[in-house]
Amino acid sequence: MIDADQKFEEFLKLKELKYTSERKFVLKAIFSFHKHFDVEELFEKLREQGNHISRATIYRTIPLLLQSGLITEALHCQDKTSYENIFNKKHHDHLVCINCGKIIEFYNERIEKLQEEVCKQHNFVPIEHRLGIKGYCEDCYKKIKKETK
Amino acid sequence: MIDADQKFEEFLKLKELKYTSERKFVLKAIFSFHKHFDVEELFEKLREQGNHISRATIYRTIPLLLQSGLITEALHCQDKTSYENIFNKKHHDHLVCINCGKIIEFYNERIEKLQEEVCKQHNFVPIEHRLGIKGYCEDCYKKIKKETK
DNA sequence: AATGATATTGAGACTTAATTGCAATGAAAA
DNA sequence: TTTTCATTGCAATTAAGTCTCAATATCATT
Ligand SMILES: [Mn+2]
Ligand SMILES: [Mn+2]
Ligand SMILES: [Zn+2]
Ligand SMILES: [Zn+2]
Repeated sequence: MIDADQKFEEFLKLKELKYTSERKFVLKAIFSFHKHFDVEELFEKLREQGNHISRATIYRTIPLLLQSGLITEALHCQDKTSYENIFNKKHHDHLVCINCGKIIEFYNERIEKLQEEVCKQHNFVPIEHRLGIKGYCEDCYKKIKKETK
Repeated sequence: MIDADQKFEEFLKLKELKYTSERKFVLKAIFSFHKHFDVEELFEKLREQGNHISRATIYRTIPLLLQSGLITEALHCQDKTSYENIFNKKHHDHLVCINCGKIIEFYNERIEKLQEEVCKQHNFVPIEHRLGIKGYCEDCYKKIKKETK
């Protein structure tokens, strides 16, 4: 929490936008998640915290948080778009279990370097990337193997 | 075209589903695209080819084509979901220009191997993955550099 | 502290991708 | 052919996300 606030405020100042209490509350709510979240979950969290912020405001705040680098879009699971707080977090990619929904985060330096190489080969200037691997987590794979026996 | 038809027919037979003329036309239309396409484009292509297939049928056919491995979901660009014909095509990942929308396909054996390694380390059984790198293509980067001078 | 320019808000209407119910139709096994 | 059941088109429906607009809040300036 500490200075994500500050980072957001500076970002808004640069853009000549105002740091309203609604935006503060949205940021606070985001930092109380310890996993990916979607707009609906954020809306409910805000209500739990006693702040009734309209969906419209949430939808309008999200692009600002994305631009300021405080959150990132996570893998489109099913229908809804979900997000992830990345303030002061190291970049990582995801393994997603298609059976139970579990998400395992990983970081592989060599994959990252190879991506840079690929970009250079194509004279492409990367801004961001996303690597998502879907499959079965250990537990789910065991279960499924048993069932099909 | 040649035996994607056959593959689809076999898939449908296995599932005890029928190979209707509508499904044939949808498959044919998909094979006349040489790039990613979305449902609306598919609908229009079908009309061009003289086949009026309802959107509902298209939406119902797509999951079957996905399951049978004939197409795959491409990166969510903006709002609409788009798809890509992958019959008899080698797996590849994408560089997407956030300025002009150009898509560059690439394949990097070492990245693929490293992904497998990551999965093993987590006892994760991969089914599919997607790696998308967003950034600026050569042309767009040049343009933007000029403008900001 | 008061002013004023302008950004922001909430509510609900609106847009649009995707899904669904249903009666009519079609495929294909028997 | 007959019979069974999957499939189709249409229109109604759902739901994520956007937009409009009048009322309000922020903040630089006085
Ligand atoms: Mn990565
Ligand atoms: Mn790959
Ligand atoms: Zn699992
Ligand atoms: Zn470009």
